[in-house]
Amino acid sequence: MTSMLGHALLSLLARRPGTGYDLTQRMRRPVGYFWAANHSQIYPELARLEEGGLVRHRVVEGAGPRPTKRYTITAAGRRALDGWLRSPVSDPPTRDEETLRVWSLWTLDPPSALAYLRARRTQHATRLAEYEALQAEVAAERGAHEPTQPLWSDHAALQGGILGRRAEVAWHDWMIDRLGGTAPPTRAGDSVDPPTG
Amino acid sequence: MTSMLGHALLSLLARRPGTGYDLTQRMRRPVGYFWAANHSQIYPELARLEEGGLVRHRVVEGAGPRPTKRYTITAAGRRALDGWLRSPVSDPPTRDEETLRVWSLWTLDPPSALAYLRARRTQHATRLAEYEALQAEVAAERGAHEPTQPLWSDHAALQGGILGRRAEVAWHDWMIDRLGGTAPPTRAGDSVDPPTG
DNA sequence: TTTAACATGTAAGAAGTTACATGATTTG
DNA sequence: CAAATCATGTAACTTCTTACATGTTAAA
Repeated sequence: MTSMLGHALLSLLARRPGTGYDLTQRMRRPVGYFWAANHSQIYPELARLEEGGLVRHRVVEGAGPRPTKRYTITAAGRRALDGWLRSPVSDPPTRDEETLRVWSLWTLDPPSALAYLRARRTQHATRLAEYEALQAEVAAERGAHEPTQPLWSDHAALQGGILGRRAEVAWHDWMIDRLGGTAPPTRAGDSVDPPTG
Repeated sequence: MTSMLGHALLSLLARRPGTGYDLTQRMRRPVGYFWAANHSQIYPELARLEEGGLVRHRVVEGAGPRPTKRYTITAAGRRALDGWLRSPVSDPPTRDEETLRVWSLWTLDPPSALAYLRARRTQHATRLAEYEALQAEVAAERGAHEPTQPLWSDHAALQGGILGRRAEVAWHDWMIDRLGGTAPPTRAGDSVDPPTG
């Protein structure tokens, strides 16, 4: 009954309480790396969660100009989160624009296809470098190796991002290679800029 | 102006014409691996594409019971597809349920988390084996190595699926390992396993 | 004094899901 | 005779995006 966004918000609140504004920021980064949402979606969803008794709010005098609502997860909210994690994952209702484009790439002349792939490759390598920098910080902290600490999940999610982006870079290199291009100027993990200098 | 689904349909029709029903089947497999859509979405979208002059239909006597519409891509449709492929990719409006769950996994007791990860690992390995079997077929065909043939794109898209699933399996193994679990039983086709023994 | 950060909402529309609705031909 | 395949649509609803709307406090 609870939407995916609802679960994301419950997960956020299980870590610590926060205002709608605060949750919006936390949805941008780090959650936005794997589940994006705008404030215009978040405020109504919080109201729905509260209607269902999964969260609760208290009005506090915060930094803002008007009465600010500080949301907390309830016991029922924790149960809902737990039930969701124990429910089977519906195998992937995938929507991957990148693969769709590759699947259409035969219609382009090879030099254009090559230019496209090189540009994408750079974007993936850049994001990979970002994840790796974050991971270095997280791995150094206490709690990153304790499975019941939030930081363990940060660490694990980041690792997924890293392995995923490495796979993207390797895939693009594979395609570039088969289109007869020369190797791109950078290596996986480097912070990447186009050679245009 | 054209939606992502519209582009998927144009891409499908650039390969060969087809009825709405036929396009629905082709959207299930192979396109459904990276862009899912139902017939209830496809029929109205075809009408919109036709309104925009990107596709055209002729009524034909087919196998079905009623007048069947056979859609063809127009020159304008090919230009739209081309323009889309040349336009920048808006970096990822990601929505990845799997990572969201991992990011919440710290709330579960470790044995439950382990059970969850092992189940998911198996699903990824199964899908990987499926892709690898398809890839073996595709790679053997003429055209798979010719960049302007549709089969080149089939081959490339499948390679992305394979590398992506291998990354998923490796990620899950990484997490299972860090939760102190033993390695799951491996099967032929997994192709990702750490050296056995 | 202007901009950024804090703070919360609504509205219109696009995109996607699930269910409803119909009906002929072929295969088991 | 039943089920699968072929074949095309609509309706209701959820989810998500983009834009509109308002207003304070602190820093540059």
